Amino acid sequence: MGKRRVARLKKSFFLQDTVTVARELLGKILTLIKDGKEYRAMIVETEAYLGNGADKAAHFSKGLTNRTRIINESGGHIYIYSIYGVYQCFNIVTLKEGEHGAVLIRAVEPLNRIEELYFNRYKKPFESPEKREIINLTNGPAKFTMAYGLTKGEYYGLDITDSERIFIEDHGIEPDISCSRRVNVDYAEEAIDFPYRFYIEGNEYVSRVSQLDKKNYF
DNA sequence: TCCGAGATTGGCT
DNA sequence: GCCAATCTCGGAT
Repeated sequence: MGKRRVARLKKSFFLQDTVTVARELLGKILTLIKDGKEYRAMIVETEAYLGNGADKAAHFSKGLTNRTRIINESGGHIYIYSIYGVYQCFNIVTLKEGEHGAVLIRAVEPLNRIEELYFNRYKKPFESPEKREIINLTNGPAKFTMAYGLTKGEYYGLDITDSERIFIEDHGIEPDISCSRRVNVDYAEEAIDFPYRFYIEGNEYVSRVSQLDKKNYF
């Protein structure tokens, strides 16, 4: 193996504009330290959400609430919200303190500890798993948080640029990036068509709905 | 194998 | 009442 240049993403990365952060996060390596174990995953699909009324698809476009208050913090803070009672979605705040934006991590490609992710998702042992089950581990925003145990209680409000438990690294990967409309934002009026969803072209962990959406968009 | 419809679920507004 | 999702199941391909 040749020597790789690996650099942890710093605060300045997350202070950039939200669309740039969403694009640049693709191919970066999310690392979690849990119970002394290291979990690594490559980010393969993201969506940008803008604040201050510019983007009606964003939870926080009309201002902040107790749920969304962390959006007001500086880029790099972790925003997790629960939806439909049982699911959680993982976002990273962008821009400097007082400016509002966030990037939703929609899908990742797991790089290690597949067996543990499998148990977290299906609550059954890892015996003769099907290919479909492996892809299904992390190919959606709530699947990803379930597989890695990214709960609101444990991670909400952490700064991903200043945490020993969770951080993102640049391994020099330069993926082939595509964009499309976001999904499930039909209520968002003109923001419905904003091309703020980014994904790695051809990666099998990109959620299926985005591939459908791509056909509609182009 | 793929796709769409329907049920689910509880915090938030 | 709304919702940035997922799962299951049935019918089509």
